[in-house]
Amino acid sequence: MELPQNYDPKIAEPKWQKYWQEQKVFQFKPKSKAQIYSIDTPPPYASADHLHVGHGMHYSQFEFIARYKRMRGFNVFFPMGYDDNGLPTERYVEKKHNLDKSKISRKEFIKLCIEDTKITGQTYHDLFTRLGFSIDWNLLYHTIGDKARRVAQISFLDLYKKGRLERTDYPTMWCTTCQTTIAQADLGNVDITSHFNDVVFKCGGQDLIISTTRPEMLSACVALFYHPDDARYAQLKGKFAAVPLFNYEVPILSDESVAQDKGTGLMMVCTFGDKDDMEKWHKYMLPLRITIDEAGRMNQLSGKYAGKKLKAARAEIIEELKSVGLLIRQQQITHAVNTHERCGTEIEFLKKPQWQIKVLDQKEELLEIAQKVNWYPEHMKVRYEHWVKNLQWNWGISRQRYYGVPFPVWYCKKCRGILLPEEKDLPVDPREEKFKGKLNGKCSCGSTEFIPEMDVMDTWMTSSCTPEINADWGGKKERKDFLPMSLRPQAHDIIRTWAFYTLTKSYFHHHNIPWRNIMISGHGQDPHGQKMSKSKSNFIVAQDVIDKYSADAFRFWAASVKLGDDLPFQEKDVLTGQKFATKLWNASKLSLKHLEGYHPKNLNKPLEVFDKWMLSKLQKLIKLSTESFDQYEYSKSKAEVENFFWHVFCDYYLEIVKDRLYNPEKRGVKNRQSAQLGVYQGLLNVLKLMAPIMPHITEEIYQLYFAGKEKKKSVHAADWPEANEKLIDGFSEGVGALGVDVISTVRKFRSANQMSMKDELQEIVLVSELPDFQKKIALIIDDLKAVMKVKELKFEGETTLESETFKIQVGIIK
RNA sequence: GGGCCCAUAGUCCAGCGGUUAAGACGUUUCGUUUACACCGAAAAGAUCCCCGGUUCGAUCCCGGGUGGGCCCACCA
Repeated sequence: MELPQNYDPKIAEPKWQKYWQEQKVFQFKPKSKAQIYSIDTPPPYASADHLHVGHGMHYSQFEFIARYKRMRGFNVFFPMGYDDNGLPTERYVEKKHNLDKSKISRKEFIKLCIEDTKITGQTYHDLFTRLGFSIDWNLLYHTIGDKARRVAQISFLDLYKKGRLERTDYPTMWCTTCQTTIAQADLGNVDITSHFNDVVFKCGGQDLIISTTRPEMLSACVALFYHPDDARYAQLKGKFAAVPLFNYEVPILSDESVAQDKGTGLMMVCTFGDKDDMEKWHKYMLPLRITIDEAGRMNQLSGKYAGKKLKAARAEIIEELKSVGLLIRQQQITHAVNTHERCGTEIEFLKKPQWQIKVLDQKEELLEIAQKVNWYPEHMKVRYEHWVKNLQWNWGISRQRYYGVPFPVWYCKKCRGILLPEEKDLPVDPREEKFKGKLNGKCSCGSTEFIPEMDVMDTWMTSSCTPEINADWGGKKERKDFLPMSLRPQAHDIIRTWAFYTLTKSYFHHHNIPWRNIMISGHGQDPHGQKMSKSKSNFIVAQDVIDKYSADAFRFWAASVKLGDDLPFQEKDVLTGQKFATKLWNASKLSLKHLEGYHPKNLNKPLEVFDKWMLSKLQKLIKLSTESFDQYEYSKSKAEVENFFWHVFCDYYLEIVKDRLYNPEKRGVKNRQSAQLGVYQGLLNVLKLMAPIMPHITEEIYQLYFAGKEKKKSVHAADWPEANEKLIDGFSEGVGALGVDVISTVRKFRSANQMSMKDELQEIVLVSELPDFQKKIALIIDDLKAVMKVKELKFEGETTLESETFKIQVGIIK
């Protein structure tokens, strides 16, 4: 058949995307008996206008797997979710509308959040569609949606029942910008230059020097500490020291944890400068002097500094200490401080009642459960282990925010009891609804006056339940036996959050792994290997690249890096993908033209050697590609298929069989059919092997011819190729290699002599020491003569060129 | 300070205990060949980061450096 001259992805890609949806090619079939392959798709934060090429790369990498598994016959469960609850969304909305939560009502704010997440949802839908993602959109969920809220609340109730939850007012990390408690996993850190300030505390007549980076915390000081073995300070035992500027006395105590060589070996403990302060405060039952408020301002305890921001207060306090001679030295230092990763604000510590999930007592179990998951690449597991081993805090899940899943909790005004709803009533919003419960809306103490929990849950509280959301936990359509899922795909930056939290939840809820396999992608970077960010203006929008080239070309680029490795964005690699698609189109034009009326059954003679040569290589390719995909090494498969198609199938095979295809009267009908079989098998299998990476162009060609032969509605619903061991043929590969060597040498000769490839050569004389050389060449002599455009091929005579295996002589017809 | 990953032509990368170290982009030369100039043919371009060790043999394995990326910790 004749194909159109050109392939236009701008028309073809949307066409097939529409076709796939209409034909429900990607639909999960709940009643199917086929084995399920389920993917715990990362729900992107609904907090961006555009996705950059790095996102597109990461998402493409597991999309390859989805398509591969579908062709392998699995009933693929490939959902999409939008993570549109919680702080990331709130921050996005705050920035976009230039507001902060204290200046807007909860209701108005939530309304804005809902509006904006709708827009981003549409943006994502469009992008994923344009990328050719084989998502079953029926499975879409929103983490702010009813289903996800129900699951998060069931999770809460279950954890409560299992004793994994506690509500305490033990000091926690606090972000003064976002004005909420945060968890250890939300921390980032940044190196800052600061000063060690040597400050004088008075003890009797004695000057005690304390080195501190945070003099603004002086008013929060509750004790001084030294090491019990430190002879310099032993005589201070039991004494009190006066806090400079604020003039109140604090006890001087000793503790093993004090480093004698740090600063002056004498330290102050404040409520609270850091985690260490907290521990000493707790251990020695020290008084509480909280001197900052939620917004990071000094409070009344700081006297005249009240109302000042921490940094301003620090500068003023330093000045005043200097002026009264109590600051005797300043030393510049660089040190890392913890920040809230999302906004970059240095963290503080406040004492707030909050819910937390106890994880510190289960480190061993959480390490163990991770062993049962297959990690791809394996070394990413180390990052998880490292994180778990170094955990310092339980997982605080309360956020003093608006837009998130509410806690399913009321508190009894009278007895202070905790009131939880029944599972059947979930999801609930205690801020809006009355408590129902088992006792007709009464507390067990008889009271009917309740206070709702006003906080919302950490966004990870929901997203850590994506397997359960996909399983519709507690819902009418709950998929029993759905867990563990088959695959968790994600990038490496959220191992400590998403992977960790999901494993934790799954262990606590089900004592099981959440998924059998986890594949971890690297990051797409800018062309210079730098992380992409809007502030650095090196942000390359995925949609732009797709518009300029095609989704297939973009995916081709995304498939060019090993799983887990970072990849600089190189536009030329996208262009290479585009060229590959064109080449595939052109090779198909030739191939399909010659497959008209072709039936494999017509052939009742052995295949020609060059056909066997190509088919043998093809079988090996199929094997390798399959093994690679099974190990989530799509890049290896892509590279090998690319190489085979271009350099074996096009550069040699198609050139070799052209003569047989065009001239059956001269070369014989059977020999033409042998070539047809090769072309059919070669092209079909290349299409299939490439289909997961370049779904559109392969579909276009498949539909033009093969769909009718194979009776499948899509190449993506077709069977993945299986290697035929019988076609693996060492002898033919050897003879073919010999032939390729001859062809290549003659091409060199032409090139060296500035000859056109079509100029006919009179004679080539081959001379070789190889055993059976003549016999072997005889098997392919007609193909050789045709492809080399040479009249006579002989085996003796004078030589003018050399290769390792033979010598040839060439004469030219003019 | 600890950990993980990486180091191969100008660039991006593949690979492997013995290879003429693969491919792509770029460069140079040639070629309007009936699938394709988004092409074909050919050429040039690599101390395979450095130093040791194991081995008959190392780019590949081991140890130690150096450089880069990432993660974690330090934060009185």
